[in-house]
Amino acid sequence: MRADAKKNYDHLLEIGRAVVAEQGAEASMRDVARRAGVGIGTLYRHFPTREALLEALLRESFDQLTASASTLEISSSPADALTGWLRAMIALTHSHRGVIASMTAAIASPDSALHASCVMLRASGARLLERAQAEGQARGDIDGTDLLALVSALAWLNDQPPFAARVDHLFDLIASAILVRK
Amino acid sequence: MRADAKKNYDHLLEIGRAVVAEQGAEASMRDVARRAGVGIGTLYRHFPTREALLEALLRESFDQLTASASTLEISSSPADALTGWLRAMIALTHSHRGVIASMTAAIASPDSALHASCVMLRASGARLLERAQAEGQARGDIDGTDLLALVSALAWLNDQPPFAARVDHLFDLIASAILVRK
DNA sequence: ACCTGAACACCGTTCAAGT
DNA sequence: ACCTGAACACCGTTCAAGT
Repeated sequence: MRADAKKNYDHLLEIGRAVVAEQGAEASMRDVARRAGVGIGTLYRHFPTREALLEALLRESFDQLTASASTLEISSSPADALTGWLRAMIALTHSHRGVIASMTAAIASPDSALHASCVMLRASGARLLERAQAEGQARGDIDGTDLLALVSALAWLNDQPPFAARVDHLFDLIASAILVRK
Repeated sequence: MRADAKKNYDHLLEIGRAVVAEQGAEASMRDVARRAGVGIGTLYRHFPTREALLEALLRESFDQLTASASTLEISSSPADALTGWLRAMIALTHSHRGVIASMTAAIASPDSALHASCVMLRASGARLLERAQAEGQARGDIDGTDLLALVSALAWLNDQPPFAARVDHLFDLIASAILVRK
């Protein structure tokens, strides 16, 4: 990548992060380009789709979340590892309002720039779930997709002002439905 | 209302129903006016906001849902009444893709045309919940807003293609978390 | 009273022309 | 190789002018 291109790329990513933090995942692409001081075409050259920008924005967080699944698997009980990871998922999406809808859509769209990351996250969660199931700590009739659905639903509630304050409570309700009473 | 106005109103409602059925609650207002064969201003005269159109569209269904809460309260056990009503809520929103987000927002916006209906629905659900709680059939640490949040989350999942097929299963999981083991 | 649609201020996305 | 921004095809919403 040419030096000027790299500079634009980095700057667009930085501005994109700020704009998404302010306006959410449906932020105006035009606004990102405008505030970065580049032509709209430059934005599209570096990030051909909104999902490509979101993916670049969340790359690091996705990797951290995947890494934390491995750490939790070693350091915590199956039940604690699972709930800890679910909480981390919700925290990540909450700091990027609206991104959960893009992530959900990406699961069904192999061509989405977010597809691979979301499939990886589902696999991380599934791994923790299966471990808890193997130890008899989680109910056996759900799979990784069910788990992703439940955490996505909580993430969505977290983005709805009337419900956001109750997500901690509802998290406990759902977590205790997943985990088998000891 | 003048006869020509009434005709436009009824026709817009009919076309609006069809367009929302096809494109969901975020359907193009312009498209509704276009397909109804009236000027865009006529649409806005009869339905000043998107929520006003949705409210008119759903009026009958909302009333049926409220009525069914009363019926269930008399005819069924507290637990069956509650789950039956929750299923009806999900079915209603599922036949109007995307409307759950508008309804959720309306709860926090007293000026929304959907506000009163959503508050009524929450009250209907709360009534069935409180009855189940009084009989010891539902856990006591949730209220009408929690219940609305849970059913809204399921309704949202029902609109997400990767998860729609699992909503019945997840409904059972959440219902059994609300209901106290007999 | 009611209807119309031009007008305004936005979008997302593409692509010919420039450097 | 990369950048630019006009151009296209849309939006939601308002409001002066017509019937």
